[in-house]
Amino acid sequence: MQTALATAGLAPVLATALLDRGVPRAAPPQPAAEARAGTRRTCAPDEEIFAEGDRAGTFYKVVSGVVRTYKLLSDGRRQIDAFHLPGDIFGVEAGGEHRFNAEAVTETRLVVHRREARALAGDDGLLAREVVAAMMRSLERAQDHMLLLGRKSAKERIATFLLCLSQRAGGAAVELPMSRTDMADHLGLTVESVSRAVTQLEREGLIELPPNRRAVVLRDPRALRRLAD
Amino acid sequence: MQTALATAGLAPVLATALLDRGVPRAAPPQPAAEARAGTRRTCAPDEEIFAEGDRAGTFYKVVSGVVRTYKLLSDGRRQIDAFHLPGDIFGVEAGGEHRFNAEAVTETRLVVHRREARALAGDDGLLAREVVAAMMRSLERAQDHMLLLGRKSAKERIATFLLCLSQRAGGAAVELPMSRTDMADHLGLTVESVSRAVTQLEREGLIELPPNRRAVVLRDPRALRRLAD
DNA sequence: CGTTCTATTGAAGAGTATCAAGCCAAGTGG
DNA sequence: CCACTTGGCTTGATACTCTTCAATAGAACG
Repeated sequence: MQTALATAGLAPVLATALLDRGVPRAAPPQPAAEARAGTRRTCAPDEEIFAEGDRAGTFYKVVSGVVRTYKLLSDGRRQIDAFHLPGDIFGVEAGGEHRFNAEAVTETRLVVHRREARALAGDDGLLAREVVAAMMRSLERAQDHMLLLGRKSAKERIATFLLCLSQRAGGAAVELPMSRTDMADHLGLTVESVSRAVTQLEREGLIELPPNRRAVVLRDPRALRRLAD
Repeated sequence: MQTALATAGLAPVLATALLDRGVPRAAPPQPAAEARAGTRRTCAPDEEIFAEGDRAGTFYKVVSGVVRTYKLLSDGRRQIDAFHLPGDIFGVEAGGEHRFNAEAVTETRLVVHRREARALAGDDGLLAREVVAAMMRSLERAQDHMLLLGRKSAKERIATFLLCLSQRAGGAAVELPMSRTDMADHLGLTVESVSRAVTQLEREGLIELPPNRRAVVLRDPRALRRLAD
Protein backbone atom coordinates (compact mmCIF):
# COMPACT_ATOMS: atom_id res chain seq x y z
CA MET A 1 0.00 0.00 0.00
CA GLN A 2 1.27 3.39 -0.94
CA THR A 3 0.58 7.01 -0.48
CA ALA A 4 -2.76 7.73 -1.99
CA LEU A 5 -3.91 11.26 -2.30
CA ALA A 6 -0.33 11.52 -1.55
CA THR A 7 0.03 15.16 -0.88
CA ALA A 8 0.67 17.48 1.92
CA GLY A 9 -1.02 20.04 -0.26
CA LEU A 10 -4.44 18.66 0.45
CA ALA A 11 -4.48 19.65 4.05
CA PRO A 12 -5.06 23.38 3.78
CA VAL A 13 -7.64 22.71 1.17
CA LEU A 14 -9.60 20.44 3.40
CA ALA A 15 -9.93 23.10 5.99
CA THR A 16 -11.17 25.61 3.50
CA ALA A 17 -13.61 23.19 1.96
CA LEU A 18 -15.15 22.43 5.28
CA LEU A 19 -15.49 26.05 6.16
CA ASP A 20 -17.62 26.69 3.14
CA ARG A 21 -21.20 26.87 4.23
CA GLY A 22 -22.00 23.34 3.27
CA VAL A 23 -20.85 21.37 0.32
CA PRO A 24 -22.37 22.38 -2.99
CA ARG A 25 -24.90 19.59 -3.60
CA ALA A 26 -26.11 20.51 -7.05
CA ALA A 27 -22.53 19.96 -8.17
CA PRO A 28 -22.01 23.19 -10.05
CA PRO A 29 -19.07 22.59 -12.32
CA GLN A 30 -16.36 24.96 -11.20
CA PRO A 31 -14.87 26.12 -14.46
CA ALA A 32 -12.17 28.02 -12.65
CA ALA A 33 -10.45 24.81 -11.68
CA GLU A 34 -10.76 23.04 -14.99
CA ALA A 35 -7.88 24.71 -16.66
CA ARG A 36 -5.69 24.33 -13.64
CA ALA A 37 -2.68 22.10 -13.61
CA GLY A 38 -4.41 19.22 -15.35
CA THR A 39 -3.86 17.64 -18.72
CA ARG A 40 -6.81 16.79 -20.92
CA ARG A 41 -8.00 13.49 -22.19
CA THR A 42 -10.81 12.41 -24.45
CA CYS A 43 -12.40 8.96 -24.26
CA ALA A 44 -14.55 7.12 -26.71
CA PRO A 45 -17.66 5.29 -25.47
CA ASP A 46 -16.76 2.21 -23.40
CA GLU A 47 -13.11 3.16 -23.36
CA GLU A 48 -11.30 2.13 -20.19
CA ILE A 49 -9.98 5.00 -18.10
CA PHE A 50 -8.36 2.89 -15.41
CA ALA A 51 -8.77 -0.60 -13.99
CA GLU A 52 -8.86 -2.10 -10.54
CA GLY A 53 -5.32 -2.58 -9.33
CA ASP A 54 -3.80 0.15 -11.51
CA ARG A 55 -1.44 2.49 -9.78
CA ALA A 56 -3.56 5.42 -8.67
CA GLY A 57 -1.24 8.19 -9.68
CA THR A 58 -3.94 10.43 -11.10
CA PHE A 59 -7.53 11.36 -10.54
CA TYR A 60 -10.06 12.82 -12.92
CA LYS A 61 -12.68 15.46 -13.37
CA VAL A 62 -15.43 15.11 -15.92
CA VAL A 63 -15.66 18.01 -18.32
CA SER A 64 -18.33 16.53 -20.57
CA GLY A 65 -19.82 13.11 -21.00
CA VAL A 66 -20.46 10.41 -18.43
CA VAL A 67 -18.20 7.91 -16.67
CA ARG A 68 -19.08 4.70 -14.82
CA THR A 69 -16.97 3.25 -12.01
CA TYR A 70 -17.57 -0.36 -11.07
CA LYS A 71 -16.37 -3.45 -9.29
CA LEU A 72 -16.56 -7.03 -10.52
CA LEU A 73 -16.99 -10.35 -8.78
CA SER A 74 -14.88 -13.22 -10.03
CA ASP A 75 -17.77 -14.66 -12.02
CA GLY A 76 -18.43 -11.39 -13.81
CA ARG A 77 -21.25 -9.94 -11.75
CA ARG A 78 -20.83 -6.18 -11.88
CA GLN A 79 -21.79 -3.39 -9.51
CA ILE A 80 -21.60 0.14 -10.84
CA ASP A 81 -21.10 2.25 -7.75
CA ALA A 82 -21.64 5.58 -9.49
CA PHE A 83 -22.10 7.48 -12.70
CA HIS A 84 -19.97 10.59 -12.90
CA LEU A 85 -21.40 13.62 -14.66
CA PRO A 86 -19.72 16.85 -15.76
CA GLY A 87 -18.16 18.54 -12.76
CA ASP A 88 -17.74 15.31 -10.82
CA ILE A 89 -14.36 14.12 -9.60
CA PHE A 90 -13.54 10.42 -9.47
CA GLY A 91 -10.55 8.16 -9.11
CA VAL A 92 -9.31 9.60 -5.83
CA GLU A 93 -7.95 6.77 -3.73
CA ALA A 94 -6.70 6.38 -0.19
CA GLY A 95 -4.31 3.62 -1.16
CA GLY A 96 -1.79 3.44 -3.95
CA GLU A 97 -4.05 1.47 -6.27
CA HIS A 98 -7.40 2.05 -7.84
CA ARG A 99 -10.07 -0.05 -6.21
CA PHE A 100 -12.41 0.29 -9.19
CA ASN A 101 -12.66 0.11 -12.91
CA ALA A 102 -13.60 3.27 -14.72
CA GLU A 103 -14.95 3.53 -18.26
CA ALA A 104 -16.47 6.23 -20.37
CA VAL A 105 -20.18 5.71 -20.91
CA THR A 106 -20.38 8.25 -23.71
CA GLU A 107 -17.79 10.24 -25.58
CA THR A 108 -16.13 11.96 -22.64
CA ARG A 109 -13.68 14.75 -21.99
CA LEU A 110 -11.68 14.65 -18.79
CA VAL A 111 -9.15 16.70 -16.93
CA VAL A 112 -6.45 14.48 -15.52
CA HIS A 113 -4.71 15.58 -12.32
CA ARG A 114 -1.58 14.10 -10.86
CA ARG A 115 -2.07 13.84 -7.19
CA GLU A 116 1.12 15.47 -6.02
CA ALA A 117 1.16 18.13 -3.39
CA ARG A 118 2.12 20.84 -5.81
CA ALA A 119 -0.93 20.62 -8.00
CA LEU A 120 -3.31 20.43 -5.11
CA ALA A 121 -1.76 23.13 -3.04
CA GLY A 122 -1.59 25.61 -5.88
CA ASP A 123 -4.07 28.40 -6.40
CA ASP A 124 -4.96 28.64 -2.79
CA GLY A 125 -5.91 24.96 -2.73
CA LEU A 126 -8.92 25.41 -4.91
CA LEU A 127 -8.49 22.02 -6.50
CA ALA A 128 -7.81 20.29 -3.22
CA ARG A 129 -10.95 21.83 -1.84
CA GLU A 130 -12.86 20.34 -4.72
CA VAL A 131 -11.31 16.94 -4.08
CA VAL A 132 -12.38 16.91 -0.49
CA ALA A 133 -15.88 18.05 -1.33
CA ALA A 134 -16.05 15.34 -3.97
CA MET A 135 -15.06 12.69 -1.46
CA MET A 136 -17.74 13.74 0.95
CA ARG A 137 -20.37 13.83 -1.75
CA SER A 138 -19.29 10.36 -2.87
CA LEU A 139 -19.72 9.08 0.64
CA GLU A 140 -23.19 10.58 0.99
CA ARG A 141 -24.29 9.16 -2.32
CA ALA A 142 -22.89 5.77 -1.43
CA GLN A 143 -24.83 5.82 1.81
CA ASP A 144 -28.07 6.71 0.08
CA HIS A 145 -27.39 4.04 -2.50
CA MET A 146 -26.94 1.37 0.16
CA LEU A 147 -30.45 2.11 1.36
CA LEU A 148 -31.70 1.68 -2.19
CA LEU A 149 -29.80 -1.57 -2.77
CA GLY A 150 -30.64 -3.07 0.58
CA ARG A 151 -34.24 -2.13 1.01
CA LYS A 152 -36.04 -0.77 -2.05
CA SER A 153 -38.19 -2.58 -4.62
CA ALA A 154 -37.39 -2.48 -8.32
CA LYS A 155 -39.94 0.25 -8.99
CA GLU A 156 -38.68 2.29 -6.07
CA ARG A 157 -35.13 1.93 -7.31
CA ILE A 158 -36.00 3.22 -10.74
CA ALA A 159 -37.97 6.12 -9.28
CA THR A 160 -35.08 7.02 -7.00
CA PHE A 161 -32.57 6.78 -9.79
CA LEU A 162 -34.54 8.97 -12.17
CA LEU A 163 -35.16 11.60 -9.51
CA CYS A 164 -31.50 11.63 -8.63
CA LEU A 165 -30.47 11.98 -12.26
CA SER A 166 -32.94 14.78 -12.88
CA GLN A 167 -31.68 16.60 -9.82
CA ARG A 168 -28.10 16.35 -10.94
CA ALA A 169 -28.90 17.20 -14.52
CA GLY A 170 -31.21 19.95 -13.35
CA GLY A 171 -34.54 19.49 -15.10
CA ALA A 172 -37.64 17.33 -15.38
CA ALA A 173 -36.43 16.04 -18.73
CA VAL A 174 -33.42 13.77 -18.45
CA GLU A 175 -31.25 12.11 -21.02
CA LEU A 176 -30.33 8.53 -20.19
CA PRO A 177 -26.79 8.27 -21.49
CA MET A 178 -26.29 4.80 -20.09
CA SER A 179 -27.74 1.52 -21.32
CA ARG A 180 -30.34 -0.51 -19.47
CA THR A 181 -27.56 -2.93 -18.60
CA ASP A 182 -25.63 -0.13 -16.93
CA MET A 183 -28.70 0.98 -15.05
CA ALA A 184 -29.32 -2.61 -13.96
CA ASP A 185 -25.78 -3.04 -12.69
CA HIS A 186 -26.05 0.21 -10.79
CA LEU A 187 -29.42 -0.59 -9.23
CA GLY A 188 -28.80 -4.22 -8.38
CA LEU A 189 -31.33 -5.53 -10.89
CA THR A 190 -31.35 -7.25 -14.28
CA VAL A 191 -31.91 -5.51 -17.59
CA GLU A 192 -35.33 -7.06 -17.86
CA SER A 193 -36.39 -5.87 -14.42
CA VAL A 194 -35.25 -2.35 -15.26
CA SER A 195 -37.19 -2.41 -18.47
CA ARG A 196 -40.31 -3.69 -16.77
CA ALA A 197 -40.17 -1.15 -13.97
CA VAL A 198 -39.65 1.69 -16.42
CA THR A 199 -42.56 0.49 -18.53
CA GLN A 200 -44.73 0.22 -15.45
CA LEU A 201 -43.96 3.75 -14.32
CA GLU A 202 -44.72 4.90 -17.82
CA ARG A 203 -48.08 3.10 -17.94
CA GLU A 204 -48.97 4.63 -14.58
CA GLY A 205 -48.28 8.05 -16.03
CA LEU A 206 -45.43 8.98 -13.70
CA ILE A 207 -42.90 9.26 -16.51
CA GLU A 208 -42.83 9.55 -20.26
CA LEU A 209 -40.27 8.26 -22.74
CA PRO A 210 -39.48 9.07 -26.35
CA PRO A 211 -39.55 6.29 -28.95
CA ASN A 212 -35.86 5.55 -28.64
CA ARG A 213 -36.31 5.17 -24.87
CA ARG A 214 -33.09 6.96 -24.06
CA ALA A 215 -34.60 9.90 -22.19
CA VAL A 216 -37.27 10.42 -19.54
CA VAL A 217 -39.66 13.20 -18.67
CA LEU A 218 -40.78 13.16 -15.05
CA ARG A 219 -44.53 13.67 -15.38
CA ASP A 220 -45.35 13.30 -11.71
CA PRO A 221 -42.31 14.08 -9.59
CA ARG A 222 -44.43 14.13 -6.45
CA ALA A 223 -45.57 10.56 -6.95
CA LEU A 224 -42.04 9.54 -7.84
CA ARG A 225 -40.75 11.12 -4.68
CA ARG A 226 -43.37 9.28 -2.67
CA LEU A 227 -42.13 6.05 -4.21
CA ALA A 228 -38.49 6.88 -3.63
CA ASP A 229 -39.31 7.84 -0.08
CA MET B 1 -27.19 23.74 5.17
CA GLN B 2 -24.39 24.69 7.51
CA THR B 3 -20.76 24.18 8.09
CA ALA B 4 -20.12 20.57 8.72
CA LEU B 5 -16.72 19.45 9.74
CA ALA B 6 -16.59 23.09 10.22
CA THR B 7 -13.00 23.66 10.88
CA ALA B 8 -10.05 25.24 9.30
CA GLY B 9 -8.10 22.98 11.58
CA LEU B 10 -8.82 19.96 9.48
CA ALA B 11 -6.75 21.05 6.56
CA PRO B 12 -3.24 20.44 7.86
CA VAL B 13 -4.43 17.18 9.21
CA LEU B 14 -5.68 16.00 5.88
CA ALA B 15 -2.34 16.52 4.33
CA THR B 16 -0.61 14.58 7.04
CA ALA B 17 -3.11 11.78 6.90
CA LEU B 18 -2.64 11.39 3.22
CA LEU B 19 1.09 11.36 3.50
CA ASP B 20 0.99 8.38 5.78
CA ARG B 21 1.93 5.31 3.83
CA GLY B 22 -1.59 4.19 3.30
CA VAL B 23 -4.51 4.32 5.65
CA PRO B 24 -4.37 1.90 8.53
CA ARG B 25 -6.86 -0.79 7.46
CA ALA B 26 -6.85 -2.96 10.52
CA ALA B 27 -8.10 0.09 12.41
CA PRO B 28 -5.73 0.02 15.33
CA PRO B 29 -7.30 2.12 18.04
CA GLN B 30 -5.02 5.07 18.63
CA PRO B 31 -5.11 5.45 22.37
CA ALA B 32 -3.08 8.60 22.20
CA ALA B 33 -6.00 10.47 20.71
CA GLU B 34 -8.66 9.12 23.00
CA ALA B 35 -7.95 11.36 25.89
CA ARG B 36 -7.61 14.39 23.66
CA ALA B 37 -10.06 17.23 23.81
CA GLY B 38 -13.12 15.00 23.93
CA THR B 39 -15.70 14.42 26.63
CA ARG B 40 -16.79 10.92 27.46
CA ARG B 41 -20.15 9.31 27.20
CA THR B 42 -21.51 5.90 28.09
CA CYS B 43 -24.53 4.39 26.35
CA ALA B 44 -26.75 1.52 27.35
CA PRO B 45 -27.72 -1.06 24.73
CA ASP B 46 -30.15 0.38 22.16
CA GLU B 47 -29.67 3.88 23.49
CA GLU B 48 -29.93 6.58 20.83
CA ILE B 49 -26.76 8.56 20.25
CA PHE B 50 -28.15 10.91 17.63
CA ALA B 51 -30.99 10.90 15.13
CA GLU B 52 -31.36 11.86 11.50
CA GLY B 53 -31.89 15.59 11.30
CA ASP B 54 -30.15 16.41 14.58
CA ARG B 55 -27.69 19.24 14.45
CA ALA B 56 -24.34 17.65 13.77
CA GLY B 57 -22.31 19.60 16.27
CA THR B 58 -20.28 16.64 17.43
CA PHE B 59 -18.79 13.44 16.18
CA TYR B 60 -17.79 10.32 18.03
CA LYS B 61 -15.12 7.75 18.51
CA VAL B 62 -15.87 4.33 19.89
CA VAL B 63 -13.79 3.39 22.91
CA SER B 64 -15.55 0.13 23.68
CA GLY B 65 -18.73 -1.51 22.54
CA VAL B 66 -20.46 -1.34 19.17
CA VAL B 67 -22.58 1.30 17.45
CA ARG B 68 -24.96 0.99 14.51
CA THR B 69 -25.76 3.85 12.14
CA TYR B 70 -28.83 3.49 9.96
CA LYS B 71 -31.38 5.13 7.73
CA LEU B 72 -35.12 4.48 7.65
CA LEU B 73 -37.70 4.54 4.90
CA SER B 74 -41.05 6.05 5.75
CA ASP B 75 -42.65 2.66 6.23
CA GLY B 76 -40.00 1.54 8.68
CA ARG B 77 -37.67 -0.42 6.44
CA ARG B 78 -34.20 0.01 7.86
CA GLN B 79 -30.73 -0.08 6.36
CA ILE B 80 -27.79 -0.24 8.74
CA ASP B 81 -24.95 1.27 6.76
CA ALA B 82 -22.24 0.30 9.22
CA PHE B 83 -21.33 -1.12 12.59
CA HIS B 84 -18.69 0.89 14.39
CA LEU B 85 -16.17 -0.96 16.53
CA PRO B 86 -13.64 0.36 19.03
CA GLY B 87 -11.33 2.83 17.34
CA ASP B 88 -13.89 3.77 14.68
CA ILE B 89 -15.06 7.32 14.20
CA PHE B 90 -18.63 8.06 13.17
CA GLY B 91 -21.04 10.97 12.99
CA VAL B 92 -18.83 13.21 10.85
CA GLU B 93 -21.06 15.12 8.44
CA ALA B 94 -20.52 17.43 5.51
CA GLY B 95 -23.73 19.32 6.21
CA GLY B 96 -25.05 20.81 9.41
CA GLU B 97 -27.31 17.88 10.20
CA HIS B 98 -26.83 14.21 10.82
CA ARG B 99 -28.02 12.15 7.89
CA PHE B 100 -28.28 8.98 9.99
CA ASN B 101 -29.53 7.57 13.20
CA ALA B 102 -26.95 6.18 15.58
CA GLU B 103 -27.60 3.78 18.45
CA ALA B 104 -25.48 1.72 20.77
CA VAL B 105 -25.66 -1.98 20.01
CA THR B 106 -24.05 -3.00 23.27
CA GLU B 107 -23.04 -1.11 26.36
CA THR B 108 -20.75 1.44 24.75
CA ARG B 109 -18.21 4.02 25.77
CA LEU B 110 -17.61 6.94 23.44
CA VAL B 111 -15.42 9.96 23.15
CA VAL B 112 -17.43 12.95 21.99
CA HIS B 113 -15.66 15.61 19.96
CA ARG B 114 -17.00 19.02 19.10
CA ARG B 115 -16.09 19.73 15.56
CA GLU B 116 -14.55 23.12 15.99
CA ALA B 117 -11.25 24.03 14.48
CA ARG B 118 -9.53 24.21 17.80
CA ALA B 119 -10.01 20.61 18.78
CA LEU B 120 -9.05 19.30 15.40
CA ALA B 121 -6.06 21.49 14.91
CA GLY B 122 -4.58 20.75 18.32
CA ASP B 123 -1.80 18.30 18.92
CA ASP B 124 -0.35 18.62 15.52
CA GLY B 125 -3.71 17.71 13.97
CA LEU B 126 -3.61 14.16 15.18
CA LEU B 127 -7.36 14.02 15.66
CA ALA B 128 -8.08 15.67 12.32
CA ARG B 129 -5.84 13.17 10.64
CA GLU B 130 -7.89 10.43 12.22
CA VAL B 131 -11.11 12.02 11.01
CA VAL B 132 -9.94 12.16 7.44
CA ALA B 133 -8.69 8.59 7.53
CA ALA B 134 -12.02 7.54 8.99
CA MET B 135 -13.91 9.23 6.18
CA MET B 136 -11.88 7.48 3.54
CA ARG B 137 -12.28 4.14 5.25
CA SER B 138 -16.04 4.74 5.47
CA LEU B 139 -16.15 5.42 1.77
CA GLU B 140 -14.21 2.29 0.90
CA ARG B 141 -16.40 0.15 3.13
CA ALA B 142 -19.51 1.69 1.63
CA GLN B 143 -18.28 0.87 -1.85
CA ASP B 144 -17.55 -2.73 -0.95
CA HIS B 145 -20.92 -2.95 0.73
CA MET B 146 -22.73 -1.74 -2.38
CA LEU B 147 -21.24 -4.68 -4.26
CA LEU B 148 -22.55 -6.98 -1.56
CA LEU B 149 -26.02 -5.47 -1.50
CA GLY B 150 -26.37 -5.23 -5.24
CA ARG B 151 -24.87 -8.48 -6.41
CA LYS B 152 -24.29 -11.12 -3.75
CA SER B 153 -26.50 -13.98 -2.64
CA ALA B 154 -27.60 -14.43 0.96
CA LYS B 155 -24.90 -17.00 1.67
CA GLU B 156 -22.23 -14.82 0.08
CA ARG B 157 -23.39 -11.85 2.13
CA ILE B 158 -23.06 -13.77 5.37
CA ALA B 159 -19.65 -15.10 4.39
CA THR B 160 -18.47 -11.60 3.48
CA PHE B 161 -19.83 -10.13 6.67
CA LEU B 162 -18.22 -12.71 8.92
CA LEU B 163 -14.87 -12.38 7.18
CA CYS B 164 -15.03 -8.63 7.49
CA LEU B 165 -15.90 -8.82 11.16
CA SER B 166 -13.12 -11.29 11.89
CA GLN B 167 -10.64 -9.07 10.09
CA ARG B 168 -11.65 -6.03 12.08
CA ALA B 169 -11.80 -7.93 15.33
CA GLY B 170 -8.58 -9.69 14.47
CA GLY B 171 -9.13 -13.40 14.94
CA ALA B 172 -10.86 -16.47 13.57
CA ALA B 173 -13.23 -16.44 16.53
CA VAL B 174 -15.66 -13.54 16.43
CA GLU B 175 -18.25 -12.37 18.86
CA LEU B 176 -21.52 -11.30 17.24
CA PRO B 177 -22.57 -8.38 19.39
CA MET B 178 -25.52 -7.51 17.16
CA SER B 179 -28.81 -9.36 16.82
CA ARG B 180 -29.87 -11.29 13.72
CA THR B 181 -32.24 -8.44 12.97
CA ASP B 182 -29.35 -5.99 12.93
CA MET B 183 -27.36 -8.28 10.68
CA ALA B 184 -30.36 -8.60 8.37
CA ASP B 185 -30.84 -4.85 8.15
CA HIS B 186 -27.16 -4.42 7.39
CA LEU B 187 -27.05 -7.15 4.74
CA GLY B 188 -30.31 -6.37 3.00
CA LEU B 189 -31.98 -9.59 4.11
CA THR B 190 -34.61 -10.74 6.58
CA VAL B 191 -33.89 -12.29 9.96
CA GLU B 192 -35.03 -15.64 8.65
CA SER B 193 -32.72 -15.53 5.66
CA VAL B 194 -29.78 -14.62 7.88
CA SER B 195 -30.55 -17.51 10.17
CA ARG B 196 -30.89 -19.95 7.29
CA ALA B 197 -27.66 -18.85 5.64
CA VAL B 198 -25.75 -19.08 8.91
CA THR B 199 -27.15 -22.53 9.55
CA GLN B 200 -26.23 -23.61 6.04
CA LEU B 201 -22.62 -22.42 6.39
CA GLU B 202 -22.50 -24.25 9.69
CA ARG B 203 -23.81 -27.51 8.22
CA GLU B 204 -21.27 -27.24 5.42
CA GLY B 205 -18.53 -26.97 8.02
CA LEU B 206 -17.33 -23.49 7.08
CA ILE B 207 -18.21 -22.00 10.44
CA GLU B 208 -19.05 -23.14 13.93
CA LEU B 209 -21.34 -21.54 16.48
CA PRO B 210 -21.73 -21.94 20.23
CA PRO B 211 -25.13 -22.90 21.65
CA ASN B 212 -26.17 -19.33 22.25
CA ARG B 213 -25.37 -18.53 18.60
CA ARG B 214 -23.80 -15.19 19.41
CA ALA B 215 -20.30 -15.95 18.21
CA VAL B 216 -18.68 -17.62 15.22
CA VAL B 217 -15.51 -19.56 14.60
CA LEU B 218 -14.34 -19.47 11.02
CA ARG B 219 -13.50 -23.10 10.35
CA ASP B 220 -12.66 -22.68 6.69
CA PRO B 221 -11.64 -19.10 5.91
CA ARG B 222 -10.44 -20.10 2.47
CA ALA B 223 -13.82 -21.42 1.44
CA LEU B 224 -15.48 -18.40 2.98
CA ARG B 225 -13.20 -16.12 1.03
CA ARG B 226 -14.02 -17.97 -2.14
CA LEU B 227 -17.70 -17.41 -1.42
CA ALA B 228 -17.20 -13.76 -0.59
CA ASP B 229 -15.14 -13.34 -3.70
C1' DC C 1 -34.20 -2.53 -46.67
C1' DG C 2 -31.26 -5.75 -44.20
C1' DT C 3 -28.18 -5.98 -40.33
C1' DT C 4 -27.19 -5.12 -35.70
C1' DC C 5 -27.82 -3.58 -31.26
C1' DT C 6 -30.69 -2.41 -27.60
C1' DA C 7 -35.01 -2.48 -25.38
C1' DT C 8 -39.27 -4.82 -24.44
C1' DT C 9 -42.29 -8.61 -23.52
C1' DG C 10 -43.57 -13.41 -22.16
C1' DA C 11 -43.29 -17.75 -19.56
C1' DA C 12 -41.11 -20.44 -16.27
C1' DG C 13 -38.10 -20.94 -12.35
C1' DA C 14 -35.05 -19.57 -8.33
C1' DG C 15 -34.21 -17.26 -4.25
C1' DT C 16 -35.76 -14.68 -0.75
C1' DA C 17 -39.71 -12.83 1.88
C1' DT C 18 -43.64 -13.71 4.54
C1' DC C 19 -46.39 -16.06 7.80
C1' DA C 20 -46.52 -19.21 11.51
C1' DA C 21 -44.73 -22.34 14.84
C1' DG C 22 -41.35 -24.18 17.66
C1' DC C 23 -37.04 -23.98 20.25
C1' DC C 24 -33.80 -22.51 23.54
C1' DA C 25 -31.56 -19.63 27.05
C1' DA C 26 -32.08 -16.34 30.42
C1' DG C 27 -34.76 -14.03 33.74
C1' DT C 28 -38.87 -13.85 37.21
C1' DG C 29 -41.70 -15.04 40.79
C1' DG C 30 -43.81 -18.45 43.47
C1' DC D 1 -35.83 -25.13 42.94
C1' DC D 2 -39.14 -25.06 39.56
C1' DA D 3 -43.04 -23.44 36.60
C1' DC D 4 -43.77 -19.51 33.81
C1' DT D 5 -42.63 -15.83 30.94
C1' DT D 6 -39.86 -13.37 27.64
C1' DG D 7 -36.99 -12.40 23.74
C1' DG D 8 -34.15 -13.88 20.23
C1' DC D 9 -32.99 -17.61 17.02
C1' DT D 10 -34.33 -21.37 14.08
C1' DT D 11 -37.27 -24.11 11.17
C1' DG D 12 -41.19 -25.10 8.00
C1' DA D 13 -44.68 -24.07 4.42
C1' DT D 14 -46.17 -20.95 1.17
C1' DA D 15 -46.18 -16.67 -1.56
C1' DC D 16 -44.10 -13.28 -4.29
C1' DT D 17 -40.67 -10.55 -6.47
C1' DC D 18 -37.17 -10.71 -9.38
C1' DT D 19 -34.28 -13.57 -12.38
C1' DT D 20 -33.56 -16.52 -16.17
C1' DC D 21 -34.33 -18.09 -20.64
C1' DA D 22 -36.36 -17.17 -24.98
C1' DA D 23 -38.44 -14.56 -28.40
C1' DT D 24 -40.09 -10.24 -30.46
C1' DA D 25 -39.99 -5.42 -31.46
C1' DG D 26 -37.98 -1.21 -32.54
C1' DA D 27 -34.30 2.24 -33.60
C1' DA D 28 -29.85 3.28 -35.82
C1' DC D 29 -26.77 2.67 -39.57
C1' DG D 30 -24.91 1.32 -43.77
